[in-house]
Amino acid sequence: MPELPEVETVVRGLRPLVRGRTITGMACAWARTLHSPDAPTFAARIAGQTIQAGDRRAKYIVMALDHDFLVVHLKMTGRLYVTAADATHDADRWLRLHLDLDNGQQLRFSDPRKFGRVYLTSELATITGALGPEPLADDFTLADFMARLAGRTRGLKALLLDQGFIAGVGNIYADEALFRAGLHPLRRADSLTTDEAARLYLAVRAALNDGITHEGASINWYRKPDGTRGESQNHFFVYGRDGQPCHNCGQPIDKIRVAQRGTHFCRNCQPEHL
DNA sequence: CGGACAACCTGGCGGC
DNA sequence: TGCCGCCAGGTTGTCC
Repeated sequence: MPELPEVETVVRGLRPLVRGRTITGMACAWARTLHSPDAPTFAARIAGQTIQAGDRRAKYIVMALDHDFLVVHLKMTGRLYVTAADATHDADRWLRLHLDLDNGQQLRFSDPRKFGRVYLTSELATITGALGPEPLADDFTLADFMARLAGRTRGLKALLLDQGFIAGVGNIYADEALFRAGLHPLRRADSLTTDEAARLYLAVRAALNDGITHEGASINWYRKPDGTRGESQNHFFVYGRDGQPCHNCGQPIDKIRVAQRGTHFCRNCQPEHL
């Protein structure tokens, strides 16, 4: 659900609302939402710190404070939004945490499934250290991508989902990228020709960039910080389209199980030939 | 290295 | 209408 494009959209919406604001208080309604440190330590340490920046690393939202990083992972159903402290919203039904800001507003974290996690750390690398490169970074080149593919025997779908291989791709955009590249989800990574690897490199970036352009995919839970839906789901080639005609060839889209994930592809446009 | 699978959780939906 | 059971998927951890 929230993958790189959704998280990027959240960060872009949040940034102007939180940058420069000083955190004056905190309340946590579901203890496990706080990954670390524990609630008393978290509250004491974050109070008085000013939010200097709001950025994204993979699927993590990273807010630089005076002395720490406030990090949020939305997992499947998390939402972040800024609102007047006395206002209520539909998403408050699943409110797990809120931070009081110095302008009378609150930064709220809502999460029906309680998978989302919030971190406070002075060492960002303890959270993001094992992540692979950002696929949309200017310095992530085709040569880098090919070097990372070399020697990997896994299927392409499993590899794209591996955050240590490339950071930020989830189930939706993995399927979209593989369709755009015309490559089967189970194709062995080390079997790609140079041309195929180049197609995949471009397809991953195109799928993610299109997702950002359409402000993320609101399949069910994801919302932008202002509560509205993204439009990316209206532009999918394969995800969630099982049984419907392929936009390229008209054959019905298939759905199979790969790496324990629902996987959508076109048998005709993404031939197996392993 | 990698594959399989459970765990974490709840709402939504199809089936009966 | 209501109940049951399954499905959704990001990440970690465990086992083979």
